[in-house]
Amino acid sequence: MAAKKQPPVRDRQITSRILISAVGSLLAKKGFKGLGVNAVAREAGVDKVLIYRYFDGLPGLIAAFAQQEDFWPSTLEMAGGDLARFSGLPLDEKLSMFAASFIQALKKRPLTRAIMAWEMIEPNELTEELERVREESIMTFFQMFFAKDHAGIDLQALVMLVGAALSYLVIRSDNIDVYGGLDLATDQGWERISSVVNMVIQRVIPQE
Amino acid sequence: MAAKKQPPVRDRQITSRILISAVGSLLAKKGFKGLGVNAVAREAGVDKVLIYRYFDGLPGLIAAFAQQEDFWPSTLEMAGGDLARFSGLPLDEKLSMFAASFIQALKKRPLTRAIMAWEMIEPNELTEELERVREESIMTFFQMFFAKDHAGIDLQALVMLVGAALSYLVIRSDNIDVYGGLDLATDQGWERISSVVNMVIQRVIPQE
DNA sequence: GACATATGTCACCTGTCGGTGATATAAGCA
DNA sequence: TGCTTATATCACCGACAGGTGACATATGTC
Repeated sequence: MAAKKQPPVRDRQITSRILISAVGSLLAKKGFKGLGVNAVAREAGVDKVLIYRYFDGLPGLIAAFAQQEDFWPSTLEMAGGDLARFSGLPLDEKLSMFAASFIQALKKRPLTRAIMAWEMIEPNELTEELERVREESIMTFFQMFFAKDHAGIDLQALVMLVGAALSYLVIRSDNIDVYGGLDLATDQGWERISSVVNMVIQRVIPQE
Repeated sequence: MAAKKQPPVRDRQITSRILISAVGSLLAKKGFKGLGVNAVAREAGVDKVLIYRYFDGLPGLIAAFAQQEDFWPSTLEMAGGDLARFSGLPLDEKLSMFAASFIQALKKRPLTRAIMAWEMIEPNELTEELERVREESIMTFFQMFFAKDHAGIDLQALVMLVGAALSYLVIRSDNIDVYGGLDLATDQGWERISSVVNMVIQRVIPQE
């Protein structure tokens, strides 16, 4: 990390990119707690004044960072990687697929988990961007595949309830191994969680 | 806030209490971000050195604070206020009662919500204490009322799934008004959430 | 070549942080 | 009364935070 004392780059674009990616690595390394002007500049091996010159301060830099990454799973990813196949599935299988994909998507995005935790504490440019993208993505996904009425079931509330539960559990798994007797640290534990989600789906969705 | 320049109390017990409660009000006012030695002392209107003398540092003070408050709803509260009545209910009504009580319990504990958010970021004395109490309380509650097997349903996983979802939604409601189309800011929105929880319970629990 | 500009470094400001040693003052006791 | 001890204040330290103005150096243009 942090550049040596080599001749400076003298290229605004490159330096900007270095700063932006420094936000990412610092966030991954220290969490949002270590995210300050000095720390970012140090991580980038660049003078902090450039953060003010190029991004008008840390918030601007964070906003720039927020537009660069795929924080949130795409519709395709939430559909399990095959939209055509997904759209042909019966409703209950759609939901099970979504739940499983959602878990995997969050599990492989430590940065997203960190930001999701962050946004519960203090809203800022980064979390707002994540919220915006997420709300948009979820609504699109939902309207695309779950739009129809289903026997008086509040499908949206159900999906979001499951999404909330899975979000919480995945985020918690970064800090604790056991939650109310549920093992969050092993694949077996997550198998158990998936099973109960699928069981709920099976019993709630009217079979066509 | 913070005491004026009145004659000091010169009573260790009283001063200790002042410090402990300063932790609470500071936490409620500024969140965990403003929680430092200097800030607490300032809030208490007392010299910070007393934090070291009486509590051996901030962690000790936080630990003392943690043992003073009812962070987590009691078994009684989760049972809706009447244990005898609760234990006579059929399983599905027990679960519905639990869910409703749980929402209310969290809604009236802003400090608990702040700490729950905090524990996703950085474990410390306070969050560890909360986790300990919670895990203990939940397991007691669970064994007391949901011990029996129920037609092959993983009741524990189900309860914790619902608990996780509700925890997440209540915590989020401090920062956002809408989550995936769900209104977290109004009673109607929470009615909708309660409804879908109850619907799930009704369809999942085998009627006796 | 000379010059303006973009790029980057450096030194320094104020404020706050966690932490500590010396000192004042009141309370308890002989 | 005089003495010890507990209680609390004060002054200060080094480290780091965010932020800014002055300066150095390379690039591109004429």
